[in-house]
Amino acid sequence: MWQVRGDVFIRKRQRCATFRVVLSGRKAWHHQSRRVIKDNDNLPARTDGSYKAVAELPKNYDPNGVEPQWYQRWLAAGAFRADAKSAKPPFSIVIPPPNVTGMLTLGHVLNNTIQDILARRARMRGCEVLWLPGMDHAGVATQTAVEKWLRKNENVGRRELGREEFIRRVWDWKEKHGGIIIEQLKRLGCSCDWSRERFTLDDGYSRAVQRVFVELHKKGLIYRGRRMINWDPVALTALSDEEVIPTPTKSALYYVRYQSTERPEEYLEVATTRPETIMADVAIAVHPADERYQTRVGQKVWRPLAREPIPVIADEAIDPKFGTGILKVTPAHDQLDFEIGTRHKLPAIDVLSDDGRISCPAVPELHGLDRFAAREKAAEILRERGLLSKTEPHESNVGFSERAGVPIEPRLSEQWFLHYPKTREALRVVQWGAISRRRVQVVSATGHEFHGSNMRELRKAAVAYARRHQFLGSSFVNEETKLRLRVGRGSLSHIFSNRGGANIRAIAVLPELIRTAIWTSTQPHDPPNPLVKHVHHFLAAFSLGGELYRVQVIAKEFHDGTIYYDHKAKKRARGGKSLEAHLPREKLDTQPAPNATLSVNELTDAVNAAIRFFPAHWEKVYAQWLENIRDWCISRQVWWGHRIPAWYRGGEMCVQIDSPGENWVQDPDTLDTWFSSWLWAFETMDAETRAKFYPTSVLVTAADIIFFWVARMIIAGLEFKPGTSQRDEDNIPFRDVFFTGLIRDKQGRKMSKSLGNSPDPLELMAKYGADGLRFGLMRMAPSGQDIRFDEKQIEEGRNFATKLWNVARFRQMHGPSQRELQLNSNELSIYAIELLARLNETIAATEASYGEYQFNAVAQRLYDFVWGDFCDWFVEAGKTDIFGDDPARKNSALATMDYVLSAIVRLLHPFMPHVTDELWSRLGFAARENDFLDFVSILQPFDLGEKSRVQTARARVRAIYSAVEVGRNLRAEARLPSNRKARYALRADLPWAREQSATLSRLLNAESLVIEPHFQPPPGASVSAITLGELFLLRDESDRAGEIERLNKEIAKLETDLKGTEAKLANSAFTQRAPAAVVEEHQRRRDDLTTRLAQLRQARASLD
RNA sequence: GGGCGGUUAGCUCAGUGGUAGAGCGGCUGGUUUACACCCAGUAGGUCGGGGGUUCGAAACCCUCACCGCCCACCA
Repeated sequence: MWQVRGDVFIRKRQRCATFRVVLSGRKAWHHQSRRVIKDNDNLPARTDGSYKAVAELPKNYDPNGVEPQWYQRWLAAGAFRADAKSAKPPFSIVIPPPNVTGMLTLGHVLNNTIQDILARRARMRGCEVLWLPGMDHAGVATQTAVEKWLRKNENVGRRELGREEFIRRVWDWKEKHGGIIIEQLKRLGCSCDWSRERFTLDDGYSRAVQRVFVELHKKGLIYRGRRMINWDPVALTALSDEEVIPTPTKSALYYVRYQSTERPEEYLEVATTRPETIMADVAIAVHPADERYQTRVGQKVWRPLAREPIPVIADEAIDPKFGTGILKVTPAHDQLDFEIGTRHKLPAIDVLSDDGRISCPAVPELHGLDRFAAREKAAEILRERGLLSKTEPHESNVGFSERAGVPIEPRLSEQWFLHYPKTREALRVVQWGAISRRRVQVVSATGHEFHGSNMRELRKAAVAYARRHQFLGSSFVNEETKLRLRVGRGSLSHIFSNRGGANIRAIAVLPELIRTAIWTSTQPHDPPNPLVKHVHHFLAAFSLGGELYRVQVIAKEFHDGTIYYDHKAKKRARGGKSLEAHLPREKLDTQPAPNATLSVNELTDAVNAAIRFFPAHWEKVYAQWLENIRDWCISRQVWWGHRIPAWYRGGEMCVQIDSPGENWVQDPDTLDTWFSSWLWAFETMDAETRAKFYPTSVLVTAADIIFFWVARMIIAGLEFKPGTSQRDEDNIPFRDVFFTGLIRDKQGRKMSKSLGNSPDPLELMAKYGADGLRFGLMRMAPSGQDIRFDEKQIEEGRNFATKLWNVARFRQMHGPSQRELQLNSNELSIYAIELLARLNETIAATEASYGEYQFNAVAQRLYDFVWGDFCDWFVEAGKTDIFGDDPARKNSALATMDYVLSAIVRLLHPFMPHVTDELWSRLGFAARENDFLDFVSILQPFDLGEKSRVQTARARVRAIYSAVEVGRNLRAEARLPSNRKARYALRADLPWAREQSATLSRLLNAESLVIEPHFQPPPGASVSAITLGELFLLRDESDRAGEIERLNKEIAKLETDLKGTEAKLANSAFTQRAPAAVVEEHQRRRDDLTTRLAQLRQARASLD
């Protein structure tokens, strides 16, 4: 790749060698086994040899060696097996079954990594976990694959073999070639219970599908009906919709004149692209509101070919703007026409044969012609008769056959249909389903509390209470509610997380209906604004002056106790669009809306709006589907490509599982793929398993199959009631549905085989390890949004695993880890306190993100903590103690490392199961053989003791770290190479800082560090003003001009900041209306800037 | 046509009302007793345009533009 341009030379220095190769002007460093000699240097000599109990960490982490080993160990120990008899709380997922013919794609990696994370995390939380794997035969895909294989190996087709034999071959094929993807999932580390693996062609499963078919037929829900199918006139087979490629095609629009039967001088003109099907016309149609033709409706016209009178009808489906606004109705050869024909009870006349030729003896000129030749001919005939007024070019989408590459022919065929059961219920329950099973509590303004396990129960109780008491709440916010506000804790994510808990407060009950507000507050984690203690979200809907408002209020509670509100009110207009409406703050803060009402539906709305991970638009999407709902065509003529067999047309039909006897032939139709998949969530489980694990905890899938699969599984659950009770909540197959995004390439295109833009995950794993791939992908995968794939991100995942490995290695070099993980909080250094406090924050933040299924946030947070807080800062600062000669300090630093490493490894385990288990075991944390992290509980926050002490320590560490950053910057500005020791001085009157000078020196790579209250800098020193005081870099050579320029720049920046801050403080609107804490913060900022500015100006003046 | 989502640094993306962030890439310096798959520093952004609400908007509302997805239609 790179041209070697320069010389290769070797430098030897100290105890390691480095190759430096100059490549096309870039530098590349090839590292040669550094420190081979040194590996044991720092291990304390132990006479008892105890350190050997912990195997030394190899210098390089080799995921390809380590990962498969761990997978084998997990399998051998049965770690993934789900025990239906277990007393632990259940957690279950059914895998969206990949096609048996499939290969692992990045989409699978994303999807299954998420499931694995959820499963492993649930195990760590003490759940009995069932992750049920399996594969789908997916009809066409498998058929095609097996057919190809048969052609190649035995040179037979499926028709020759017959159905029974062919199905046997499918099994053969599956045993030999299918299910590669399962092995690939294992490579990824998926913790499925493989002993329960299912296949949708399994005997039991297929029988269940048949049973369901028979059952629904008996109920009258499955029936036979005519429907348009996609016919390929060359391949002579029906095609599934996926095999039809809509292609923009240039054609002509023929304007054909239909003569009125009553007034022969009058014609109605029809624009059509298919004049060759005129013989099959059974009517012409106009829009009922089309004034041009209103008088014509009910009259008759002459069909121009195969001349017969046909009616003029009116139908809403006609687009008056297209062509002449008149449509010829040809039910046998067009989907829309078929529907119109059905509505108007018109017959269907078929004038096309199987192979796409005209079959119409009544018009001998066209009979037997190919459809395209017939089109020309028909136009010609019409022109001769003066019935073709004009033609014009036209472009439209024509469906082309994927197989033969010719336009498909829509044609009528008998198909099996399912009238959807339980659709309405599904919509209703899905709304509640999103929030069911979480413990919720409603509190009235009088303090009356309602308890219930789901919103529906609560609603009932609340409504009953409201009716009984005619109670009017005093205000949205009053003393009482403020009080509750402090009681209520936990963000929405917590409410809806698995942990549950009584976190919702619905307040206030009104006459007639209820007015509801939902309070919640975020944890005080990671606040964008450090002054804010909690952020409270408040959702409500109410009516005011006859208008319905929906309000979202965001209230911030500051540390000083003040609460500040932010709110918007939204009026829902009739058209479904929203209009903006603002309420004066006072109305919400201090006065109740006089006639506020909230219907039960709005309560649902408000709650649903709050469920962010379960997309709020789900309802709308689902409602949209409901509008378009039709009966489900469950058969597809794809297996054999036959037309309707003669036996069916006049014969007897018997729907049952087993053949009634000798003279019966099985219907050759195959069922729609989804017809077997909709039972997946429960037919894969036996009765005992179902009792324990159904409904499942979560379904992880891409959003594109909501209609095909997710919605149908819900309907199946409601219809067949596999749950433990008859209640809907116990039968909807999953509690949460998490929609992943689609993975696209860097240009934003969908991954596809034809574009060749889909990287092979196995290659990625070979390059970066399964853990690297998993972590890299999760870190860039925002929930529900499409992901642009970039291999760089995977590389980062690998780098992160290596980083983790190396910091563990560093720890291990200083002796074995403590197994007990006991930390004495009184002996902790301030750096340890800061680190442990950050760890606590990280635990809280990741918990919160998990609750919202924000895996990218979890990954990013852990990445930052490990790399930044732990490696870059704590370990570097801790080296003072670790390399120092005070054994107590050293032990404390190492113990802190142990504690935090063990926490990190646990926190990361769901994302990177292999490397974490490897470290857990290698570092000696594992108590015994097979002590897998899957079954180790996640660490609780560390109790750091007295709050003020912690705050002081943290403030000091932050001051030190920022001093380090400033000092390093001074060094770089002074062009002092980072490996050269530098001399620093700090002008500050801070005795505690002196105690930290060793660490400060180390982090600054200082030769010397003077800390004095009245330090007088020698000439040539450069200076920067920081919170601690003034930091000087002492230099031998003075660069006055450079220093002046640098100071000018820094002064200018501070001046700008100060100006902005002062302007704000001078604004009386700000000081009066902004919360006190914010104002105070600005004042502090102003003071700090003023001080630093003065110091810098003085330094600047001394240079003149 | 209906619905939904997106637009923040060169790239991939975080950021739910209080001083614009990360990683990669760029540039500078670097083997510093874990890590060159690394370390330190640094440049780079009128947060798609316009309007509104607010003391304060990348964030909330409206609107326009562009990109994308789903559903329907394409005579």
